[in-house]
Amino acid sequence: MTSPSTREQIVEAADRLFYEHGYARTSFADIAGAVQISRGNFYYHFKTKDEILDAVIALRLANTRRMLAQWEAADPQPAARIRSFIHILLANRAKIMRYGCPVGTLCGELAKLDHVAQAAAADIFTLFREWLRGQFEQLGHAAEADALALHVLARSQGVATLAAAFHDEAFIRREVDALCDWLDTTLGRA
Amino acid sequence: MTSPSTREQIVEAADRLFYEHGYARTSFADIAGAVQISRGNFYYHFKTKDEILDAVIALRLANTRRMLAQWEAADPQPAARIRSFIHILLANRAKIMRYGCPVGTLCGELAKLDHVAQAAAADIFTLFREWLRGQFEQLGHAAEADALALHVLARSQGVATLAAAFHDEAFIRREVDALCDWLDTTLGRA
DNA sequence: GACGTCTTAGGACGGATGTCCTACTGTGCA
DNA sequence: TGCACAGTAGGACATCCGTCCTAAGACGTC
Repeated sequence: MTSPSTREQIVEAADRLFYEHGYARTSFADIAGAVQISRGNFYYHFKTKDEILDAVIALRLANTRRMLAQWEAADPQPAARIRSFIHILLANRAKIMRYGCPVGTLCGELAKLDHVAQAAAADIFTLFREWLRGQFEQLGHAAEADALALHVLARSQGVATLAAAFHDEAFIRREVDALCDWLDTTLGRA
Repeated sequence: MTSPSTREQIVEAADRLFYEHGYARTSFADIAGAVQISRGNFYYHFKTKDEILDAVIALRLANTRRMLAQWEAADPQPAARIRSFIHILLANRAKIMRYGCPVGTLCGELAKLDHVAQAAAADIFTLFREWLRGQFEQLGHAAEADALALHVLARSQGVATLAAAFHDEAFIRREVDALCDWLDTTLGRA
């Protein structure tokens, strides 16, 4: 068996570097340097760069699932859970203002590279989408649940993109408030 | 003087390739192939790749300015002009569903590359931002004009990002309608 | 026809990258 | 002690990239 420690270190470093510098621009040497490992040693753990990408996407899927489960456990009210999602923008504002949303930017990059893993990356979005849809269904909006879920996702993505372009924290706060207000209005009018 | 024809061909090909495959992944050879020009001949027109990027950004700025001026001339009503902006999402939906928004994805890529031209790319956003702000000011929303402009920009960016991830045209139409409804409501309540 | 200038073609160069091979180290087991 | 094997190190390799140089072509002017 592969030592879990080293392999996990590689995947976590790749996760961070793919986020901060992009997939294409992150080299084996970069990851090896971050983990303090010989570059050639890579081949033992991952045959190709695509395998690392697959592992990174799997890691992000797992982390996302864990986060959603935590929100599910922490608050019994679906509306509060949706607000937890919206507030990622504030919690991660420092990195978002520098690098944008990890999911959105990865999907965008892979789309331009016409990469096989494009669909896998979009699965992270699907995870959020279906979870949000579930919350809206619990709130009695079964018919429009998926559209509402996509709306929340889209608003968040837009905020992340512009926040990265303008490095504007006040803008994030304003849009987070606006999105929460929209949520109250939408749920209140039900 | 440099022949305008060849230089313009290079910049236009680079513009398209940077959009479809990204800046980092587009090589001199790619552009040369698209223009049917010797790779070495590039050096005569552009000393470095960054110079091409600067020219592409300048071209996009000029094209954007022209588009905004056309909307300005075509419709005397600011609200209709803002709707023109929102409807780019529909007009360009085929390319957006494959490659996302040209401005948003370029800014995102340059941010991750820590590229000098990052600010220049963001200027394209600023162009839209200030134009939208002007429209909202004419509509009597001087105090919130900038926030409203950023809101419209952000919503559009979010739609483009998710449309590219899910390749979903119905989603675009739904969100365009929602954004136009929001516009009517916001302006009506003034 | 000769000249000068703008433009182009083709290739050389050093460096970086993804991939792959082979030799070494350490550790658990017979 | 000796063996098997997971893990590591270091570098070879072919390829591609951005950059740069040099020679040749196109074309108007005298």
